[in-house]
Amino acid sequence: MNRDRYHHGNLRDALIDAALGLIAERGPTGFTFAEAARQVGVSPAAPYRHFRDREALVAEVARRGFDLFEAALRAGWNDGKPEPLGAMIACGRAYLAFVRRYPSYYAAMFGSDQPAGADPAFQAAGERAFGVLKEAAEMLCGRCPAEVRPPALMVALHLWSMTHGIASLFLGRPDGPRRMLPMAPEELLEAEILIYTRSLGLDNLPS
Amino acid sequence: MNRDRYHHGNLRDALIDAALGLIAERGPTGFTFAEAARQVGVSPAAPYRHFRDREALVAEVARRGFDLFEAALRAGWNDGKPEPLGAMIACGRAYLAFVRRYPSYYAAMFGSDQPAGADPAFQAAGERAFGVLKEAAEMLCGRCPAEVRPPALMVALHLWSMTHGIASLFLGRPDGPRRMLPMAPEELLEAEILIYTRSLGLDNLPS
DNA sequence: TGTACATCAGTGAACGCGCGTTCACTGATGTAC
DNA sequence: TGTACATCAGTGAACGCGCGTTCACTGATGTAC
Repeated sequence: MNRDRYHHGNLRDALIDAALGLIAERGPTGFTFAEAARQVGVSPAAPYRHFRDREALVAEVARRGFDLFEAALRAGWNDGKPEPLGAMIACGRAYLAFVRRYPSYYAAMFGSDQPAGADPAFQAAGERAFGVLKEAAEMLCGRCPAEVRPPALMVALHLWSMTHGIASLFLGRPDGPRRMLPMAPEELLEAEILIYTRSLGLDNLPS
Repeated sequence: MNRDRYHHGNLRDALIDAALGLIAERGPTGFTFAEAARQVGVSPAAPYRHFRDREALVAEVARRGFDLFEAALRAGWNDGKPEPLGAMIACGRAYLAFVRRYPSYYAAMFGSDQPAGADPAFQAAGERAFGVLKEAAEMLCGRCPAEVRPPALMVALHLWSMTHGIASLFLGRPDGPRRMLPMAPEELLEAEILIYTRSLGLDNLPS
């Protein structure tokens, strides 16, 4: 890992790391190809050996972000064990924890300017992550008395919107409008999920 | 309204209009002071007579957006008439309608890069808009049996997160991930509010 | 084991561009008398 | 009613900047023989 070499060795990954730092500082649109090269200690032309252009780097960051994201959600959900409602809440907490821990990935994934589906790999990664929520919703709905059971896809979308809403309102930026919050975002989300699922008759069922 | 005059007459408002158009096209970070001046047909130095700098213009757009937003929410809520739950749903629909109708305002208000509270007028405008939701939540909670009644502020935050989540996931960009939606965002939100409030014992009370 | 050579990852200089902002200025407006 | 003048909203040229991208190039790597 000698950095004085002519060949960097792992420029591609180094550029992605630099991009993450810059995105954290300035947002996904403020990120700059030239600055990333500078941080890595390489000429401004070097990145073009590894990425077609600036957009390609950001897209790659987003794609990796979705992979990490899916893994985080899946770990939180943990196949619905030990019981589905608790696992669902853990999944929501994992969502928020991801945003806290990898704000740059999150910004690249949901940030303002990506071409919203230009890259099919990007789209696919997003749907795989959403798949975890759908899986969870399906199990939840399976435990739900038929007379109050909504479509599982709809429940998944509801859970997604709650969590994404809390994340982007209260975790998007450091010290944003946090002051008006009487509780941690995690607790706000947990309460929201509990109230929501209470209507589904899930709170007093055997697991 | 002769545009060949030396004095524009209403350059300030014209610049704000141009900014709205540019923000719609390129997002709040892609918007450019010089381009706005060009569209209005004025020299690049002219905007500095009306705005301290680029940021000041965007902040003003956001401030106006919050004013419009508050008015829209208030009209939807309509003081809880004819009955609170329906009014709450109308308020949520008004939220989504605002995002559809004024995407540029919405982007400036919640977009990526504003300094999150630098401008106190901006912060105040945001809290006034949220005040409508709080008012609605208070009335809803007032009708709610004491044994299931959550704090009104929390309910307001829940409603906000649901609505904001749906808006930013499904209305943020034109033809974003709309394809995976089995229903209109408005219906998704209405169902979400109904399920949520069912737990509060609101669905079978006299108005 | 040694050498020739193809391949590849980097260089560094240069380009055109559009931006935000400043400056001294000038044309129009409207008010005091 | 007319005129002098302060005020104000615009001009246009210029600046420094950093960006994305290209180009011909060169140093290092590793493989075939």
